[in-house]
Amino acid sequence: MNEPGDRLRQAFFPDSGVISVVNLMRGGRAIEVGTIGREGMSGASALLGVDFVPYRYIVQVPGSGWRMKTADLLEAARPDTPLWRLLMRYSVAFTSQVMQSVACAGLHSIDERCCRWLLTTRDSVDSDRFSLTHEFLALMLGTRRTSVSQVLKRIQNDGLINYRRGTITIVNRRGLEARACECYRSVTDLFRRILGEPG
Amino acid sequence: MNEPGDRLRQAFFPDSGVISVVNLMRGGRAIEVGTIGREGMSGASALLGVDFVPYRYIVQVPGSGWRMKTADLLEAARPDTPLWRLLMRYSVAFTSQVMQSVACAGLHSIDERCCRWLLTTRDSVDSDRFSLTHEFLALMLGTRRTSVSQVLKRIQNDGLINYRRGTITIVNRRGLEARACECYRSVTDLFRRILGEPG
DNA sequence: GACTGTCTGTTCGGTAGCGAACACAACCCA
DNA sequence: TGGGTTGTGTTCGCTACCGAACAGACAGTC
Repeated sequence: MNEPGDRLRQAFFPDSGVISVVNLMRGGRAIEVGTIGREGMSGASALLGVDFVPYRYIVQVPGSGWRMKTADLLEAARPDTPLWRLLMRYSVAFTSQVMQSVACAGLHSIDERCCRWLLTTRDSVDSDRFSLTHEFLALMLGTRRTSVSQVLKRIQNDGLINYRRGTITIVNRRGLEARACECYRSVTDLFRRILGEPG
Repeated sequence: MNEPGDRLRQAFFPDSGVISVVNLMRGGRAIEVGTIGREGMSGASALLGVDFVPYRYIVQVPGSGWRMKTADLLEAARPDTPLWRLLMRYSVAFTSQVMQSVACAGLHSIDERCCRWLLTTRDSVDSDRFSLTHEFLALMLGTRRTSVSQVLKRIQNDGLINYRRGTITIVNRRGLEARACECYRSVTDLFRRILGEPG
């Protein structure tokens, strides 16, 4: 979608898909630093007066959505309009999500983070089944593919998920929540609190 | 300074000191998710329409600064004024810093992150000597005190720093930069690029 | 001076996750 | 039907870091 260093020309509002913001490091390593689902948008920084893209945006789960040119966005969301206010609040929520992810990456096990990621994605696509390879999940978590394989296998053995070649199905959502780190709940609550998302 | 859940009443503009945004997790663990020095401020989210504090703000290095009431800030930085534009750009820069920290926490060694942290703090206080205990640095990095002690010792043996009981002195800044992870440079460059900070 | 609290040093076993290499399995298409 | 591509399983040794416990060293106070 967008590469680091690009000029910011468009904003995206995912509908059914999910966008990941990925940080590419020296040596080819990478890690997801933020997730954008139906509740959000990419390109909000244009409203804050910054017109370039510092990180890579990729499509995590294919789906539909809307896009608009940055210029049109600036036109549509003028300061002190309701839309502007909503998008400003979303920017704060997004930053909070990223802040939580710092702690998550630094303090939590791959097992916990794996469960968190599956739940977050589930909520975004609003379905218990979606496409996902171990390789891709490893990229998101900033870890090795084999670590993900081992973790997913354990989770599957415990009856929480089911996967086969590129597709994953959440079988026991409650169990997954119990196994995920606190970050899943924290971020969900924060978004609700900041955006007033109806329960 | 501010506790999570507090209402946001004041904004702070550090002059010589440094503020840390810390994420407190379940089980008493903690980790720094953002740093605010002379270039920045706390409480910018008030300008974005959010009036509560999701994370803990603590004084990392004591120093002077200015504070103002949220209401006065909203008055002084109305949308589309030069000050507002500057603070908006700072918000984007801050978020980018946090995004970098996700990758840093997830992918880099304590040794590298330690060096990065020392350099960042050095830049904020604009001095090669400042107060710092191993305990505090461990809190910032989200790790154990003994890990920090071991790392600092190695760095000292290599002639890059000097410390004694609560005070640290950077002896070889270049060497420290070479040893730090790429995040130090990335964030410095990003801030310069977004805020146009004069070299 | 002795006392106390804070700060730092060191050790030991344990384990999560890394890096690399290789084998197999499922799906796609010719 | 077979061959190539993409996805998953498994192994091995290795290292960074954790958790816990304890010992010493410095600084302020009475």
